Amino acid sequence: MTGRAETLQRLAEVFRAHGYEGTSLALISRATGLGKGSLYHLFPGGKAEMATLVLEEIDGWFETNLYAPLREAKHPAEAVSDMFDAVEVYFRSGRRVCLVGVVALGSERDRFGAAVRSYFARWVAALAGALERSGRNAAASNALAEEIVAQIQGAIVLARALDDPAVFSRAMTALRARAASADPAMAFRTTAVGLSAGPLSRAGEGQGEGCDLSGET
Amino acid sequence: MTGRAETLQRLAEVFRAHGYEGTSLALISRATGLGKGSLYHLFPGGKAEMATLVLEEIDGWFETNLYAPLREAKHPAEAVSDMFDAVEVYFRSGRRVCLVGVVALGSERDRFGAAVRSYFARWVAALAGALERSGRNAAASNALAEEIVAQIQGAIVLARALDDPAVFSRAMTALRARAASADPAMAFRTTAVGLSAGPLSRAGEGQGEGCDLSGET
DNA sequence: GCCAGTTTGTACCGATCGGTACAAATCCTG
DNA sequence: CAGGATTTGTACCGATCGGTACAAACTGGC
Repeated sequence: MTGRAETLQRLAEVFRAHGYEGTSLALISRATGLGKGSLYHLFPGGKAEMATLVLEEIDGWFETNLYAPLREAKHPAEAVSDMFDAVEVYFRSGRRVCLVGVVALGSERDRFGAAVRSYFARWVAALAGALERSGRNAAASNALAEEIVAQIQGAIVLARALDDPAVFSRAMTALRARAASADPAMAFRTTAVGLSAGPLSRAGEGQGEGCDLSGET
Repeated sequence: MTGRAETLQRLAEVFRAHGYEGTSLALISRATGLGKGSLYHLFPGGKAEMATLVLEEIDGWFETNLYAPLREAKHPAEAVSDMFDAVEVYFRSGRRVCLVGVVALGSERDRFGAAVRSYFARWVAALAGALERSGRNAAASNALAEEIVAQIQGAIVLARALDDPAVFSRAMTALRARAASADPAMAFRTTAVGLSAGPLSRAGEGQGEGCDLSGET
């Protein structure tokens, strides 16, 4: 049984917690409850294939839950706000690390370079598009989108470094305000910042919600 | 000969390139030209001691070259601008990774947690102080300082992910503008953004400037 | 030139690394 | 229940891990 899908989520959590180099097969075996035999049966390519598939799954999740809504939303300003909701839930207010960002910082960036680049390029592009359709000019939209994505990544680093999830939440609130400012359609949202009931408010599930096993017990 | 000081710089570059877990003694030996005998003579505590000392050295460099000037500057607005110059040089426009940030993201955060927290907390505090003394109220200064430090970290991630140093430079320019806005003393600087000849314009040397050996050759 | 003290290279340690082989256990299909 | 295919556990592989032991190679003072 134990399909590849569930295993991939456990795998993602282990890679997040220990990085690519730091994730050993023993750790994976412990976290998934699968022996080496099963692991190599599911992933004949070994650790590299596991990491590739994990990155693909994450990419797919962001594509359907963040990028596509940003691109196709009838109300782009709301889509941007929903994105912040989704990001806050997904990264658990900075307690959960962005695996793609971690890979980008490490030496394994070369191996997974294409996937990493695509993930971030599409995020920035989708967000810039939404910002543009909500009233900004192209240049400003692109610049702001780049800033927002970078700030999200940096907020994860800072929140973890200071061991204070509030840092992440504060950063998201500030970003939300910046994205909404000079954007008449969003004026009402800057006063009521709480989670809206948009289509993204449940984002985060399907990625191993609540499973905290990081390999050691 | 080969004092600890020079060795520490090589070590820092190796740790930056491969992370703590990914840095093996073989890699260190190759990068420093020192055998295990010499390494354990210089650093009896092994890899952990090396990493600790590297982090201390980085911390010290930031303390004297960034934090202290921010705290003690007679013209705080200029000190903030100088900080951006120093950051851009030090991180080589995002080509060089922030080791402290990398550690914060990895599982080794627990081992070096105190050092990591102190590094970022003092950065934010020093910057917030300078912003406050240049005309902002305390709350706004603290919030902006947090945003700036996070944005710097995120810009490194994004620039590396997209393999485009311009992303980092753009982010620094944008941050400079935000730090200067609503700050009359800095108005003249927002038009002339080029490197000023402040006391920090040469920052970055003394940290292994130009030595690009990342362990493999 | 000699000798104490330091610095270095190298062989070696047990543990663990990622990966393979393969037989036992399990599962569907008839 | 039989029989073939799939799934699993486990023993094992060579390589490398971080770390130790220790003797040879240096070094400066006399």
